[in-house]
Amino acid sequence: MNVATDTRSRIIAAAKPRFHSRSYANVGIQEICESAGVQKGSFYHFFPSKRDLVMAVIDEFADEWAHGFVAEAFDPALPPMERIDYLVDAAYFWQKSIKQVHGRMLGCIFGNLTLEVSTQDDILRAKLLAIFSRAKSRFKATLEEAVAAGTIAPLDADLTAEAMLAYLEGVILLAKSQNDPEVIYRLGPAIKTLRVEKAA
Amino acid sequence: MNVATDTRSRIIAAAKPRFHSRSYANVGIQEICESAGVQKGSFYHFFPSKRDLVMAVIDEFADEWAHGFVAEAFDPALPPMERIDYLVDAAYFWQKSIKQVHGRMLGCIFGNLTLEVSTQDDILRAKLLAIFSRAKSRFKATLEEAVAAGTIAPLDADLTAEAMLAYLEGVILLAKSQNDPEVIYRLGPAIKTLRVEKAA
DNA sequence: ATGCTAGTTGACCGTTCGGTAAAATGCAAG
DNA sequence: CTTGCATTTTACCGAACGGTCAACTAGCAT
Repeated sequence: MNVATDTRSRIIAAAKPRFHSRSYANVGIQEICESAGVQKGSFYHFFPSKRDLVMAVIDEFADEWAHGFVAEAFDPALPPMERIDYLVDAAYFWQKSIKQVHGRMLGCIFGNLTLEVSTQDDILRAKLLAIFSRAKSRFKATLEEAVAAGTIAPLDADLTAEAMLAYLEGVILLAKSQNDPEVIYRLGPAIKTLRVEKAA
Repeated sequence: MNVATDTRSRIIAAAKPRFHSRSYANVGIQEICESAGVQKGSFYHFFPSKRDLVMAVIDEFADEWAHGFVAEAFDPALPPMERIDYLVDAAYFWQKSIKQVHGRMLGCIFGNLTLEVSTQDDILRAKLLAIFSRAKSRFKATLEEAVAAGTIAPLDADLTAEAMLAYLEGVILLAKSQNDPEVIYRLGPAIKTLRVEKAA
C-alpha cells in the first residue's frame, strides 16, 4: 500500500509542474509516466483517465495553497484588509520565485485550466468553479469582518468579493502575457479600491 | 487571386469559431480543412504553420472588435466614463448572444489564448501582448480625458487603465467558469471604482 | 501451501497530430 | 501556343495521442 501511494503521488508530482507550466492538452500521459518512472498500464491502474489525473492535480494545488499562503494571509490575527494585501503579496512573490527558477511566469493554474477546458468539459469546469467559490468565500468573510470593524464603509460583500477575485485573476493573466510578475506588484494593491455597493 | 483570397479566408472563417470555442491545441488542421472544404496541402500553401493561422485569426478578431464594439464604445461624442460602461455592456451582450447561439460562454479569445500558449510560444505571446497594449491605450486616453474634464479625480491613468483591463479579463474568466454571462452584468460596472493613485 | 488481490509490466490498439513533397491543374501574359 | 506561376490535389511522413489488455509479480491472509 505504501508503494502504491508512492507511485500515485509520483505521478501527480510529475504532472503538477507540467500542467502548470504548459497546458492540459499539451502534456501527454506518456511524458508524465516517463518522468515519474512509471509504466503506462500502471498509470491507468490509479487514474481512470487523464481528466482524473488533472483533477487530482487541481486538488493538490488547492491544498497546497489552502495550507500555505492562503492560511497565512487569512490569519484572523491580522486586520482584515491587511489579509488581502498579504494574499496579493503572496501571489506576487510566488510568481516571482517561479520565474526565477523556471524562467517564465506560469500564472494561476486554476485560471489557466478554466480558460482552456471549461467549454469542453463540464466536470472539470465544476471542479474549478468550486475552487473559485471557496476563494470568494474567504474574501467575502474578510470584507464582512472589515465592515463590522468599521475599517471600510458598508458594501455588497458578496459581489465585491467576487470582483476582487476576478481582479486578481485578471492581473495574473496580464502579468503572464508580459511574462513579468512585477505587473502583480504594480496593479495588485488596487484590489482594495474595488467596491460594489449594496443594492438599494 | 480572388479564388486564392477566398480559400484563405474560408480557412480563417472555419478556424475562428473553433479556436474561440475550444482551444489552440484542441483544434486540428485537418478539422479546419474539412470544414473549409480545403485540402491540407492547400492549407500549407497559405499558412506556413498552425501558429501563422492562429495569428491571422487573432488579427481578424482584433479588427472585428476594433471596428465594431470598441469603435462604438470609445466614441469621442460620449462622455469619457460612459465609454467604459459601454464597453463592459458590449462584452456582456456579446457573450450573452454567443451563449444563446452556442450554448456556452466562450470568453475572450485573447485571454483564452494568452493563458494557454504564452509559456510555450513567445511569438504568440508578443502578438497577444500587443493586443492588450492597444486596449490599455484606449482606456488610458479615456481616463486622461475624464480627468481633464474633471469627471474624476486625478489618478495614475496608465496603471488604472491596465488595472481596468485586468479586471475586465478577470470578470470574463470568472463568468466563463460559471458559464454565465450574467456575471459580467453583475461585476462589470465596478470597473469604474478601480483606482491607482499617482505616485508621489 | 495456497489463493486472492493490488500493483506492475510491456506490447499493442486505432486515431490524430503538424507538416511535407510531388504531381496535377488553371490561368494569364508573352 | 507556350511558358511560368499560383493554386490545388493526393498520398504520405514519423511521432504522439489517450487508452486497453493479458500476463506477470509480490505480499498477505487463511
